[in-house]
Amino acid sequence: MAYDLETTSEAEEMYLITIATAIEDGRAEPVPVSHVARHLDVSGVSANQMVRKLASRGYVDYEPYRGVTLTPDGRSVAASILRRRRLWGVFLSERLGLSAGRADDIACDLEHVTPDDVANLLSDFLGDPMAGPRGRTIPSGDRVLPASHVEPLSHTPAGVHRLIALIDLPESLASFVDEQGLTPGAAIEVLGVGLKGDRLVTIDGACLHLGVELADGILVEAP
Amino acid sequence: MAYDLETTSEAEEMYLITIATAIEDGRAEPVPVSHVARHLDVSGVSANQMVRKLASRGYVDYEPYRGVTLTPDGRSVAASILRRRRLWGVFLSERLGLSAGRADDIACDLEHVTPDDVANLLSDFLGDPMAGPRGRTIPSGDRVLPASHVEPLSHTPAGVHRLIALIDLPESLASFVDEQGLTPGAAIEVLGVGLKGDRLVTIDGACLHLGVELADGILVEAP
DNA sequence: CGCTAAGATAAGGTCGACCTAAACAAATTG
DNA sequence: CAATTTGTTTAGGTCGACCTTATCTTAGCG
Repeated sequence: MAYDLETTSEAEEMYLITIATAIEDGRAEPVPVSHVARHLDVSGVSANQMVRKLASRGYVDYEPYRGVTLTPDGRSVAASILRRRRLWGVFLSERLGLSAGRADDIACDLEHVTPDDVANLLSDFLGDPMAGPRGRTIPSGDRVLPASHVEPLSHTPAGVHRLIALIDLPESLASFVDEQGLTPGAAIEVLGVGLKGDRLVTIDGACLHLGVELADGILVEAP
Repeated sequence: MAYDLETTSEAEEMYLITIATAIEDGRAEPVPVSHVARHLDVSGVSANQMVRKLASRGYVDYEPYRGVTLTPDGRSVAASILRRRRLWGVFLSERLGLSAGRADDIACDLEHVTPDDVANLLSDFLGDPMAGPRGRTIPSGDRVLPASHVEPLSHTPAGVHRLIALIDLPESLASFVDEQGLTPGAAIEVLGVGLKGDRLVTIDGACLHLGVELADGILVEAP
């Protein structure tokens, strides 16, 4: 199986960037394949297949039963795609007036068909913005993933104060969390940590008990 | 075979717009399937298959051994895609500084992932341009294909003066034609029409004899 | 330490968009 | 009008990215 070493398909790119954003979101490496599968809404089997393919192409390191990490090559590809996505996101939201959510959705399609040099011109045109419409950092042209200071709430110790950075949850759970006032920018304090990683937090005086599933999808600023 | 009536795949869209631009370019309807196959660089069999599929979905009328025409539905879809392509073309060339050719290539990918409402916002942003980077008219938001006054040189009678509108030829032939000074905007006179549709033309005093293949790919302004 | 649940793998299937080879029908044209 | 060229159809195949079902293997738990 001799692969075309220079090219990545759209599907491969989607896998690479979900791994990259998981890392960006402060999740421990290696990233579980199940996390990737959930995020891309594909079966575990499919994710496994693809991960093995990416490993064979040198974009990820795959340790069965543990998860995947990006190789330098994989990082570089992911950085480039995330850069394109976020630049388009800025254009669509700032210049065309789309909502951040919509902009992100469309940027997700545009990113796969935008060569690097066009991304650079776009960056120029936009005045080299630093962050995408959702506040995530835009990788610079050097194809290096920016370090982030975000971590899942499920990793945050008790007793500390944090700002919510972003919510990374399926729609059904996200809306609940949103209703509780847990939105990006909100300040919370972690009152307690449960046995299974659940968290007791307070926000605006109110108390909330969040199961691991939820706590894992709530990313907070990690100073 | 119950199809999703609302959606067109990227491949289907490519077929629809090559048929549409053939019509735009003043080619006689119905457009031969072989013309479509050549343009998309696929085999005749594949083009045939797809054309039948498009017919079954109501986007084209297909008369075997004659060719395809767009139905009103097909026209509407094609107009929408061509609008998106040309708007992106204007953005890429005028705002980002890409060459018309490059802009067109990239726009060809962007067009398939741009919803109509985003195209409208883009049009707005660009000041509602009338023409794409290669001079072709941008369909308006009403999903109607603009009429064009262009025809293949192979349809032009002897004795008339014409301006070259655009060249629609595979790379190998295009470069030859270009070397002869046959570029968009150039003025020619048709001196004679050969038996097989070949043309004898004069440009800047020089005389050129163009076979049908060439004459068919040279589009001139038809007043 | 053994068991269960999570994760891995194997096997086989679907779907869309292509392809070639070969047989065949229609149109053009000498 | 018969021959050639052009276009059509059938049959069978490939490839990528998915899927399900079923059988492992391993890690983490009590």
